[in-house]
Amino acid sequence: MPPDRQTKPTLTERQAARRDWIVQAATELASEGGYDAVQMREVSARANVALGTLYRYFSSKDQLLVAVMGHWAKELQSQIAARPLRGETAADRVTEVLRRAARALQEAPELTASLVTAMSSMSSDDPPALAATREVYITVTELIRGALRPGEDLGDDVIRVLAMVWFAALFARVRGWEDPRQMGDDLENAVRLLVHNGTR
Amino acid sequence: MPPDRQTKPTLTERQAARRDWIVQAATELASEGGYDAVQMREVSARANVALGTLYRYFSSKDQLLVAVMGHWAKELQSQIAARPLRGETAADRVTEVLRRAARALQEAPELTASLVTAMSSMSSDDPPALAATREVYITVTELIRGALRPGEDLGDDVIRVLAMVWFAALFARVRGWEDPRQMGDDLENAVRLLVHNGTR
DNA sequence: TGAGAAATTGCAACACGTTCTAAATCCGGG
DNA sequence: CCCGGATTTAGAACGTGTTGCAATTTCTCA
Repeated sequence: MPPDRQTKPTLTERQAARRDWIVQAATELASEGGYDAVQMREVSARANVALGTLYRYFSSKDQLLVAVMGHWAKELQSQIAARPLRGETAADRVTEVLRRAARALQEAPELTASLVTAMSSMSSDDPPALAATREVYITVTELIRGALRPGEDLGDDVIRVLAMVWFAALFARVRGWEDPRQMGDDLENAVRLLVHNGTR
Repeated sequence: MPPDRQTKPTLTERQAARRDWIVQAATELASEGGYDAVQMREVSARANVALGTLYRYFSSKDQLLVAVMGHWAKELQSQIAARPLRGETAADRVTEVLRRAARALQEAPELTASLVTAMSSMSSDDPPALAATREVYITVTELIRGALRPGEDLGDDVIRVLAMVWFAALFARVRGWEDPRQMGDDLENAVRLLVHNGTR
């Protein structure tokens, strides 16, 4: 039985440590060489863990990378929330928040690309996969909402479209379809078109 | 040397035939069982072609599926252009065109999913891959432009955002992140927000 | 038509994600 | 402290994309 939620709410200390080593190793490999460099044998070696153990903790390479993404999303969110947004209009502030996120991702391009790839190629029919994508969607949504001041309020439909554009732009960026600048431009573009300067 | 453009503008008749068999076989397998069912050994067997030959014509599985997509995109485009759009406003007609495309894709869900998967996981650094993505982008763009009447004209920025939303919605749909209905709703939503009823 | 080049074939081999197995080790309850 | 079950380990093995290679067939063209 996997040492997961439910069955054993408390992981042994050594188990928690092992899990950390694994996620750490995967993060390093992804940062260094991208998705292809995250090889399960290599992860297990670097984490001082047997291959079988690795698969006990994470049922696939993509699940592993999604766990990495989980860590990362939280960090990104708090990092962005750390400094106040300085835009005057809602549009300015939403643009700003998306730009900051984009910049943070661009500082670890290989890692970002790995996570997007994992997210995109994860088997569509297993529940953890769906949960992970929803979590990312929620994070983006919260990021956008966090850019608004009390009283300003974008419709859910607008936020949804912004999140979709965000995804498409990020995807095109990491797949090499567009250059980094284009990503920023596309986001700004979308905000300009969707967030008529003074909220709505 | 690969029997490609430039080197030999005219493929032997037998070569053209072989290429067709291959694309045909891949299309069938993709339609039947999705991306995973398109196995190179199986494609080569069904096309009566050696594995090596298959790789001479298409340098990877994804390239092969992208070729399939090329065929398909053209067919889709002409199929949509076949019947006139009946909407009154520009927004109505753009929505209509996107809906038709979505419906056509939903009629061959496995094939669609295969092609999207191939497109998404294609190695980012080889030129044919980039060309293929651009072609798809152009097709979507033309589809949208085709929905407009003379005098109506959407800005390039609006069309670009619509194309991005289209991609995100399609992707979410085929990856099982959202159900088919959501895809239609998202597209309609975006059009409503971006194409203020009477053009601009 | 015949010779050399190119294409095709059949098959072995490799890489990496994933699964499986038997032995060694760890952990919590008596 | 010791036992029995769970966990971990090392490593073999499998599937599928991809590559390599020698033998054969097809094509080109003089």
